[in-house]
Amino acid sequence: MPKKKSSKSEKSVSSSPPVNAASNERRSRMVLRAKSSEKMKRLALLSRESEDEWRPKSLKNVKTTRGKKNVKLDAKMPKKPPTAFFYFLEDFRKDYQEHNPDVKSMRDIGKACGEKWKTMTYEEKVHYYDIANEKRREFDKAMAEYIKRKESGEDEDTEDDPEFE
DNA sequence: TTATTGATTGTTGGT
DNA sequence: ACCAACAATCAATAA
Repeated sequence: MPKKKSSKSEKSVSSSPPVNAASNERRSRMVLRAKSSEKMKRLALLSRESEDEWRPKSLKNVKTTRGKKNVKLDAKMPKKPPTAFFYFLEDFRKDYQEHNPDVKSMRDIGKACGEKWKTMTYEEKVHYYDIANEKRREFDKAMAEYIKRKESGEDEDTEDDPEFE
């Protein structure tokens, strides 16, 4: 529980965060790790079936896949996990709505959030980064299982379509 | 009524 | 090395 960072640690967050050697090293470690093993696995996967990865980006409209639950083929396909910023947004949004109940759209919140995000120190961000990293691992695991299942036989449960109004 | 857009940064795959 | 596109969310708007 690091506290009181009188000097420095104010900015210098993006390029070189000289907050603490330990923190800095930790960050480098996890980043490296992600680029070392995790990425490698992903690459191996890509070699085989990159197209079968997450939803095709060329799906003309990305939102179409989101709003509608069509495309039952990839219904179980794990989507990209939210980044640290998104997790921060989740928390920030609550607080923001309390202070600004008048604001309703996420756009305004996103602006305010982004601004604050840049002001946040690495230590505060590392918390969200950690969550994002863990989430990514889960995503990776889900992806492996998804592929395995797909290669296995891809069972299709006849799901009813309760789309009645 | 339904789908899409708009705004934020991070992550990641592709070229 | 750099680029592009997608990840959530909700209100508002277009068709």
